[in-house]
Amino acid sequence: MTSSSPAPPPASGRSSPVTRSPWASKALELSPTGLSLVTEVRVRFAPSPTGMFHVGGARSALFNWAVAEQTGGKFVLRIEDTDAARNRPEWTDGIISALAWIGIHSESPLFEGPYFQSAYADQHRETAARLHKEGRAYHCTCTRDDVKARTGSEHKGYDGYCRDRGLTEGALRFRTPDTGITVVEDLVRGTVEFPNDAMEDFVISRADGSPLFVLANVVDDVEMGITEVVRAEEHLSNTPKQQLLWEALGHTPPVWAHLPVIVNEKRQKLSKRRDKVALESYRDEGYLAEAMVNYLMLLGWGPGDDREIMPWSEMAPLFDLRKVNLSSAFFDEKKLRAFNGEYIRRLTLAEFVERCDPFLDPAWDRATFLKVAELAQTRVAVLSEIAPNVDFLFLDEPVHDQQSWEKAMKAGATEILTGYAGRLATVDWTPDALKTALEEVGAEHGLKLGKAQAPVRVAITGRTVGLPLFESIEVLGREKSIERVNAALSKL
RNA sequence: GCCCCCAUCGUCUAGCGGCCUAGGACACCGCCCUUUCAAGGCGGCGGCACGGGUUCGAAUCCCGUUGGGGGCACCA
Repeated sequence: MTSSSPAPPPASGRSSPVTRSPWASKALELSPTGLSLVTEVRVRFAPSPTGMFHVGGARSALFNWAVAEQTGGKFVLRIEDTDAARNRPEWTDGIISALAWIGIHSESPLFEGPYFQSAYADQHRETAARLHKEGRAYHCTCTRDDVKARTGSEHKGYDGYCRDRGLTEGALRFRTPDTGITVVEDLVRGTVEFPNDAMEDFVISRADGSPLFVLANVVDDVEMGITEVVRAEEHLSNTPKQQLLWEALGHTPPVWAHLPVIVNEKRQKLSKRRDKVALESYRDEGYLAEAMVNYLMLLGWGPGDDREIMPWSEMAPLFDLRKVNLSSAFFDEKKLRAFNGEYIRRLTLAEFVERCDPFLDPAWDRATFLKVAELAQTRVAVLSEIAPNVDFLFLDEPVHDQQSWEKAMKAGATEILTGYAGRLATVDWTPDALKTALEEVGAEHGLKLGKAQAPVRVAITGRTVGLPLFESIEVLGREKSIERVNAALSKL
């Protein structure tokens, strides 16, 4: 290997006997100019546009991005839009902005693309034709039912019936070896062997000539000079086929790395039907991108020490595909929440206020919000929780939560409220004085502050839990506060 | 059915043959602080799936069992 930029992680997968560096060897071979001094690692992220950005995709993208960053290589974005049904231009914008949200910016020099798979249709067709011409693929007109009728099973796969029939039309099938094994060297999983006799002659293009995923994917990766394919484990089964294709096309396969899948509480692959998988939904709830990125990086990987909360800038250089976990990882929103709360608390006040802005009603006075922002900062785990904490300051009447009301407005509430209402008119308007006043009222009725504050809190804020009471009253103002206590009294 | 992958507290993980009486984090449970709720501090609960090997020694290596998961389209 040549000596440019950051040294790639040394040699291959955990149990691989290979000692050379696969990174270097690929880079050498794929150098577009054929010059051996260019050693660029090229990874790719290849989502199909579906209208929402999957958190699993986000993690794959992040892992790829980390590889690109630490090798000074390229992160190629390819939109797999061959399926017209799931292809709308705005989906692509959604992907790019979702990537930007997690720190993968298309303006970065490491970023390349987006490329569109649909634009490579000619290459796909040419490649299929070439494979056919070279005898690596053959036409087949069998239907599923034909195959089933011959093999007597739905599970046996294609039987090679058309291999030597010399047909000139129909789908194109790739001729797979009948014996031996296909060995996949995977950075995450080590050496994985697939018996060839279990691999059917798979279809690479339809009867109408359009390419299938397995072909398009490989041709694109070859065209784009991809040196590392880092993707989810669900693609592992497809890998021997793709590897065969790479070899048939005269190229050394890329370095593979299959990440464990992300699962739900039932340990099944996250599905957009059942699970909350859209990155956007987390963003809209008020999860910070930094927290999401941090959390996602920890799904299947860890920096190795006992640290978990770590910014991308520190995490990315430490990332190592060879240390990625092998087993599936549960997407634990509770832990994400905890991380998010942690990140929120680490924000400066000014940053916090700024981040809260989209979650506050535009009509709410920001100067007023600023007065309580610090008190709210330790009380929210996601930004969308900010509104219910401060809304009482801006609404004509607090949002009255029935349960809170019943809980707080019990015996003694009338006396407390009456007594406090009286003092509110003349007390010094400071939290301390407001507190002392309530303590005194409480004492008159044998109640400690903890008990006495409950009805007042509900009267003022509408809820039984919330920001520190006396600061809240202070900010609300004397007139409104008295008004609210009286309003509560009239409802008792 | 076939192929492949996986297996440390409930969860995410550290661990890569002796430092393990298995560490951290989230969750949970106490206590402290306290005007509610948080935050913070302190403490607790809790795990190497099972069975065989290999070895002086195994969470760590090998085999099997069981249990999970992924993939098996003229989808991507």
